[in-house]
Amino acid sequence: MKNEILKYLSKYTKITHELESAIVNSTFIEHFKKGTILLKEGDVCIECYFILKGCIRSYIVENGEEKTIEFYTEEYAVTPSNYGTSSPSNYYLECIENVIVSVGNPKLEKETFQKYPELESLSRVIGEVIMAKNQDSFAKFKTSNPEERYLDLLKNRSDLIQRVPQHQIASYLGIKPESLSRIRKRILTKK
Amino acid sequence: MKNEILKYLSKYTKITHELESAIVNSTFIEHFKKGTILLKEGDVCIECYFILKGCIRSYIVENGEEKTIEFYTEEYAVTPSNYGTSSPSNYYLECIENVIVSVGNPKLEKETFQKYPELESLSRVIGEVIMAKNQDSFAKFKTSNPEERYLDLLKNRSDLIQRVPQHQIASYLGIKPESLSRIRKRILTKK
DNA sequence: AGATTTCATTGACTATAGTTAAGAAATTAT
DNA sequence: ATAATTTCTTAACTATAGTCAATGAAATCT
Repeated sequence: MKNEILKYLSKYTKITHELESAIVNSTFIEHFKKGTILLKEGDVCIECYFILKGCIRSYIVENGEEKTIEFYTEEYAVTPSNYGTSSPSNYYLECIENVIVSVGNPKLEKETFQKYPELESLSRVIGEVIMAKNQDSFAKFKTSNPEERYLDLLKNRSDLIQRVPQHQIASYLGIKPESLSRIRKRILTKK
Repeated sequence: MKNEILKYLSKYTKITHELESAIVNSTFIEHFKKGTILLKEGDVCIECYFILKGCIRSYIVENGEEKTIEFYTEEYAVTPSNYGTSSPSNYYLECIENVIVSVGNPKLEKETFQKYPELESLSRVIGEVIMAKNQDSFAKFKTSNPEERYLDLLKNRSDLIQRVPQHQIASYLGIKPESLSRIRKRILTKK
């Protein structure tokens, strides 16, 4: 399981044996059951996760309504926006499936980066790549309408449609469940 | 002008004199006139900018229509999503005011980071902070409607309303100019 | 200064999303 | 297995955004 991370990292750079053990020692693996809340709004849970198996959902609660921000699945890194700071989270993290993650924390991370600067460098590079992806998906979201967003999801993350309840998909697309239901119908009749 | 960057960076860590000159030497200042296109869709212009004065807009063109993704103003870092890679940009960067920027490039950056690992570390930390902010604004965008988005803009970046043409604001909010016009009217009559 | 272009507002109309409520289908609990 | 709960769909109605067209205002060009 652990070598999933190494596989992921080695997309970016050659991982020597020394680095390999450094990485393995700076993280540990945990299992969480479906339904587990990893982080609550207002909390300062200082951990980050690399998903090996399963799905984690981030959401906020607004007038008693859950609004899904993101679905993290295999090979996604979940870095809570308060990670490494002492400020409280403004969203929840929930395992919506049984989950296996590799866990990191700032203390271990810091020690590792001091010993292996090339890992900090790698971390920065990967951070930039993820940021670029984030920017792209924000741009795509902004410049499309709900129907287009749903079609895009079907095309690019169709697994989500299978593994996630539809009302959560709806809020992820920024619409109400009833609207998503209608959009799906519309698409069917169009074809 | 140049010490604006130092001021910005020193929010995160103490900048020693040695680092100070390292930073100053790894960037240079440029002026661009209003209307200058810094980056075209498809291009691989490999530079990043820290805005000292003025406003840069990123946008894409879809069926002949410009859709604004972001407005970068003073103290914003513009890191094109293809920065450091060789992949073509999927958006444009345009100076919508006369602009003074501090320019960086990957080559100089790499050299500097090798000499001063603490700068790479700083860069990673700042990157994480920016990423967290990006995530927050994406979340806010997703979970609000056009009127709320406009009110939020009024509250948090009211300077933009003054300095940017309204139809660009509209596309930034993900709506048509006519709709923004109506939203503004609606807000006025509500008050 | 005058002409040209761009921009913002408004109106009429259409399309789509939100709201509320009801019922069916699927899932979960006992 | 049955009951309880949650999820999805549908319908009627409302609110809001998109579209198209026209007009006046503002900015830009020469």
